[in-house]
Amino acid sequence: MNINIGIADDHQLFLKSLSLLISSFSGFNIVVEAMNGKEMLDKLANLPSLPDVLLLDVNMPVMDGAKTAAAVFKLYPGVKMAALSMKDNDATIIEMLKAGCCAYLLKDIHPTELEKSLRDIHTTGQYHNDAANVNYRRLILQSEQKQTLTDREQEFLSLACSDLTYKAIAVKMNVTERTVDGYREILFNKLNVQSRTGMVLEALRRQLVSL
Amino acid sequence: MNINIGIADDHQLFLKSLSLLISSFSGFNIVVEAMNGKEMLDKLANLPSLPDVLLLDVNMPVMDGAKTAAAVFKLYPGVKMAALSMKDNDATIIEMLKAGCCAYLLKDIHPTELEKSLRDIHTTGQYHNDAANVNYRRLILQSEQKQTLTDREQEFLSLACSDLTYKAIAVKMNVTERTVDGYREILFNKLNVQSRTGMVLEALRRQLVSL
DNA sequence: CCTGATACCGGGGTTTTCCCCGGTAAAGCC
DNA sequence: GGCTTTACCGGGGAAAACCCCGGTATCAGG
Repeated sequence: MNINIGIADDHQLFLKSLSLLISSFSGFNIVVEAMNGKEMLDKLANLPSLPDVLLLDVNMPVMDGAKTAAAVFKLYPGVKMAALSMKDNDATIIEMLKAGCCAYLLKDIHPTELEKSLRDIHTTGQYHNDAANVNYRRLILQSEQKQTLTDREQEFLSLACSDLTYKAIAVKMNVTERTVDGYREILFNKLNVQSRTGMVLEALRRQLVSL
Repeated sequence: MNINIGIADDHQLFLKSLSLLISSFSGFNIVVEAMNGKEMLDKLANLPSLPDVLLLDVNMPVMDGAKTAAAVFKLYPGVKMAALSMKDNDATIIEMLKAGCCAYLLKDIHPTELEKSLRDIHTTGQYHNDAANVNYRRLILQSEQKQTLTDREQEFLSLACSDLTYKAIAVKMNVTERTVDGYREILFNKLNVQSRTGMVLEALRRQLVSL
């Protein structure tokens, strides 16, 4: 019995290459390819039979990996999914896992390891690789206590992502420097950093602000 | 007569997949694969015959695309090269072309287009795709007057994009704090900013560093 | 030989950032 | 009424970042 695979990745060259690679593994078929999440959902809806495992790129235009995974999980809970990404970023890993992915694979994984992981996911429904071998419980836990920012905190964060001093930010927000210092402290805690530079970088990674 | 291809890309999965894909084109052989520029140079030195065309990823650890292209061009001027990248960034395109690449290909190119481009490069020594169809003259011109960073400055900039203090950066770079302070001053001038936060943001915008 | 570019360093200063202590007031919720 | 959350504030002090003055050594090229 063959294992049917679906792949979504916005880089056509990678998509086609990977497709060919997986086809070359014995017992694997590629049944669907898509350049983004939306395309994948459309194609799944018109497929005679669902794939066993979906490989989803994390970063895609139109509909990204997390949104796609969540949608697929809701519509077709039987379909197993693996996230595929370049970077092993904590926040992204938990996001994908919470969206229903069984594994988080890095794009520099070796082909034989990929084959093994696909088999593991198909048969046991799970797979553990290095990047994923972080303490999941800790990650999920820290994501539970969801760090939502208040309006003022968000406003401060946006202003902090600039060449402005805190004093200038205080003027812009119509508060005293001490108050801005308070927001700084809150954000340092929420983002788990200890410098303004770190805060800016973390805010960009979590996409709380954009360049 | 077959066309012999060499590929360098740090993402193993992509490297192997692409290798398989190109092998499947009729008349193409993959003669060398490498995970970074240094590895590629080492392997080229020990090869019985040189490849006809090299595909070089722009972003690689140890030795990046531009450095590799320049080195290959110097050692083996007969070898044609194509840059391979995710983003079509003006600065990167000119850098690669000036380093001796015949073409700049995006990773979302279609496989048949890749095949065509490889043939074109092999026979005519050039190829024009969309991303490269920008006004070269304008690009080159603007690069002439462009601030280029030295290796140490680039190194400092990368380290500055973190939670590290300048003192810690000095230790990592094996220099005194005063020296790091000098790099900071140079970068502030080149990027036209007046705070570390501004420097980090500007570096990200100019894609001198990545998140 | 001289110039320019690069890498490196000493010592001084001011401003900003970071990190504590403490506090008030208002709005919403059971 | 308590309880929580949010917004706001004063003051002080240590560390980091920022901004000057000056310097040496090397290496490549006209």
